[in-house]
Amino acid sequence: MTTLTDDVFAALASPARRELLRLLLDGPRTVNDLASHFDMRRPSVSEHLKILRDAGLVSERKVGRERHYQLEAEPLMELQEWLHPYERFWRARAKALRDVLEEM
Amino acid sequence: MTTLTDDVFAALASPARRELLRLLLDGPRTVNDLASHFDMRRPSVSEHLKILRDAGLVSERKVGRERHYQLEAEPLMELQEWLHPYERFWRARAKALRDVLEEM
DNA sequence: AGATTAGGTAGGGGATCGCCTACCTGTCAA
DNA sequence: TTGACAGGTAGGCGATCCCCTACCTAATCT
Repeated sequence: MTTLTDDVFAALASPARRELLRLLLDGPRTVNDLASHFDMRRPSVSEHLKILRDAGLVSERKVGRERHYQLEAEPLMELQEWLHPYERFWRARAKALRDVLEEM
Repeated sequence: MTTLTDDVFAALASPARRELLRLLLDGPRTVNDLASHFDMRRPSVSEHLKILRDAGLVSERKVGRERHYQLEAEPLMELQEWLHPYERFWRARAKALRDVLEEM
């Protein structure tokens, strides 16, 4: 049980890293498999994966000479918790919109 | 109605900017008021506010010679929607934990 | 054993970030 | 009207980011 850190927000700031997470929604993948979806070289993908790993967003498992990367959703769960205090703001907004529509 | 953009993730990547959002949970504040909570100079706070404004996370209202900054939660709502596809991952994790505990 | 493949690491270079000081405009108060 | 105050903008500078190529180890295949 950790707490949401700067690493997670920093990791999510890169479009390439968010795309990596999206690809991992379908299940574990190797580095080459992941890299094939990008216009960048494999070492750059490796570096992005390291940043995701350090943020706890992915884990790796060695399988022969491959590394299988897997999504770890816990930091994203903590991100959802981070959002909670802000919920009432968009709920208030939604309510105001409903009220306007009801008067039409 | 916009869509979640890189700007939002980039804006949230800075601890100072997340702290600004947190301060705005209590309601609108002026730049000087906000700046008083930081170890940085006011122009730097202004720059952070510009980034938050460009990301749609805050809005400003001119009141005399002051600018009142206000939280705009819509991009955060879109962030919550972005999280949805990942939810099943931490739910699966929670379920596995429950199953283990039930066997104890 | 030697060649090939998966993938991490080192080091470099250009772009961007985050802070600063200096300066500017617009508003209020004496 | 003149001085003080709120706050945005310009420009600079060091740190970090993101990509690259070159290189290395470990595992597999022939």
